[in-house]
Amino acid sequence: MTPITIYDIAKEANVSVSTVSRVLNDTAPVRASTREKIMSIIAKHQFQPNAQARSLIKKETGTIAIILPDITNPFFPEVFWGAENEARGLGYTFFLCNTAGDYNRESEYLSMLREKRVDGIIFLGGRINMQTCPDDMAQELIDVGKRTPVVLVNGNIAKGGFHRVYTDEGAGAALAAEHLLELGHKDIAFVGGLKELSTTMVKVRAVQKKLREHGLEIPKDRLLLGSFSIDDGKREMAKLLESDNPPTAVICVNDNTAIGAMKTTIEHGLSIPRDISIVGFDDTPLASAVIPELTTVSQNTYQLGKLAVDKLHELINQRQVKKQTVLQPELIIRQSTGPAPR
Amino acid sequence: MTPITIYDIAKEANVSVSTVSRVLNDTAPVRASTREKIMSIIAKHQFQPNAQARSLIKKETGTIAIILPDITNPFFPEVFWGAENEARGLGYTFFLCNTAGDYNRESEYLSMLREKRVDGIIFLGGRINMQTCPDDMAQELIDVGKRTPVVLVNGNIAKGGFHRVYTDEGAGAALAAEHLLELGHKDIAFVGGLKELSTTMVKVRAVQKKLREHGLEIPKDRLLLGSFSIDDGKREMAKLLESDNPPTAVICVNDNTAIGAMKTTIEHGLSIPRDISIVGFDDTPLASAVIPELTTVSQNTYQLGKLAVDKLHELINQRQVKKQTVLQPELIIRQSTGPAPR
DNA sequence: GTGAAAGCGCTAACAG
DNA sequence: CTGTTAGCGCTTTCAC
Repeated sequence: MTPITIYDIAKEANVSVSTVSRVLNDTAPVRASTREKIMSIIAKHQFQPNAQARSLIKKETGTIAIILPDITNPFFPEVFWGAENEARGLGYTFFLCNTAGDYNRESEYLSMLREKRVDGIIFLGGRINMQTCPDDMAQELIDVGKRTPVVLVNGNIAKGGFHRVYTDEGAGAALAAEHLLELGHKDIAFVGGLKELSTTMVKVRAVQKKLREHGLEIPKDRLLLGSFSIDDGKREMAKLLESDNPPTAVICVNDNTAIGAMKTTIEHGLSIPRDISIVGFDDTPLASAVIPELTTVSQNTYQLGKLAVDKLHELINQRQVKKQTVLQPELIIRQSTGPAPR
Repeated sequence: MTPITIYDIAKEANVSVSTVSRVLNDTAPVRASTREKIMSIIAKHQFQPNAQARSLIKKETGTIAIILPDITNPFFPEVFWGAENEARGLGYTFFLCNTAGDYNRESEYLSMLREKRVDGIIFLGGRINMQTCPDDMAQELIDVGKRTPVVLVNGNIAKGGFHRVYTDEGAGAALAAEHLLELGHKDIAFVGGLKELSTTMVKVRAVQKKLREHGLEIPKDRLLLGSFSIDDGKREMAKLLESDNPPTAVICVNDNTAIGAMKTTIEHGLSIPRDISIVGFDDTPLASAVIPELTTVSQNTYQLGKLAVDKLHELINQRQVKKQTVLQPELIIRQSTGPAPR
């Protein structure tokens, strides 16, 4: 119960604190017998050195943080898992900061993390995904970046000069569009995603571009942005199906919305992919769990987290690192896409 | 870049460090003009006090940890979300420790967290879910508990005297069994879950008990334990369907396995619930996303996390708290269950 | 209202 | 090999 310190150990072993410190950190030779005596006393009291005190001197805390918008969206746990697994091996402990898409919360966390002197920060979603990030929010992150290593995942701050690892989401969306085009689809819709976020618009633009190459486009009434949830997928898809002008294929901003869209489609008595083809994004575990299995763009989510930590680690240790690491997505063709009807 | 301290601020403001400390913590009256001068200097340098140094004195870090087995299983992010949301309001930052079901990793984390002097620990899964937890593992956690407040969620250590919040999983399983019984099912199977874990066996026993009350039972060949993944659900269900003796209803250890089981069932050309009824556990977001929608037992997952933090907070502040908080589960009847065939 | 000084628990020279 | 002695950056008496 009583907080026991290195001094208590030293006294009981009849040595100085520095000797105890030496055995604790193996930082200088200590006579074997002394070492053993000290170790046994440490074990007896279950003594564990106070990391706070050590950090104060060493100017490192062995702690990194990940800021992300929604741990409840299966994409993020997967990233986290890749990051944490790697970080643990490197000796870090992870702060997880869930911002729920609230920019104030991001700011609060940024501030807390500075006070706690984390060794580095991995940032996903939120402001680094905004189409146009307000200057003050951008500046805030840039200021943090001056004092603490930061790695952005799947996002960016214009002119921020940040280190980043990201998936080429545009390329992924183009892959999806191409696949649909090859299947003969001409009436293609896009569903889901906040229109303020670049992760949405990058995909939309890439699809538009690909379609235009074929003399096609997504008309306004087939561009149904919303959010990233299953429910939103249901909602937008319902609008689409009840419109004058339903598509034969839809590209969804992520797997969640795709699954919602599938559900609504089937509930409307349509068959996937016979009547409508649907493609998702992220290849979360759900994609292969639903019926029909979802054709989707794989982001290699685990790697995203792992590589972010690797980069952060190099940064923390002041080593040279490439500013950017780009991951190429891959189209996973499953059962939810097929030839255009008729 | 240069680490700026309270001393730098004091010097620039021509005051002593104690005065700066006072305005930082609002811990004693400071003349308005002095305060303003100090504040402006703080703002100018974007100074943020070093939490490590403060913790050293105050003996609290404003940090709590959650240890859990698999952030990738949708149940846990939900718990985390409830916990984090509550904790943030109370001024804590969260360490997330993913153990991947590895008991060594639990031990490592337990040790790190002690060194980092977290204010409290929330523990899920792993050893607190073992049918019989080896003495050394139990003792390790008990020792941690002597120095750091610990709350166990949905698990226990026999004779550990821990504070706990948990769902009455047995009652939930009984609800599921009862529902199937009322629908006229007599051939009921149980799918998924590690047999070493109490979270599995509590459910199995509750179902057995309920069935016996009706002169029924789950025979050995309809008790297919495995793990908690979608894939395991598929695997076990396949065995069941290909056996001599397929059931008319199956209770799954969680939603993941239920979804896997549904998939396999449908792929075998059977109809749910006409040929087979399936019930899950946890009511994760998936449950209402699949077709047919899954009948499942809701655990009120968010509350589990929230209440754990509340209890931990009380403990940290040395207040009286009930040792146990039990949440009653609820059966959510959707589309995957129906009358027994014939 | 404000300052001086003594630590919090540990590491890191610097002497022996 | 081992002990002494400064701090790390902050809070907190205790005086004034």
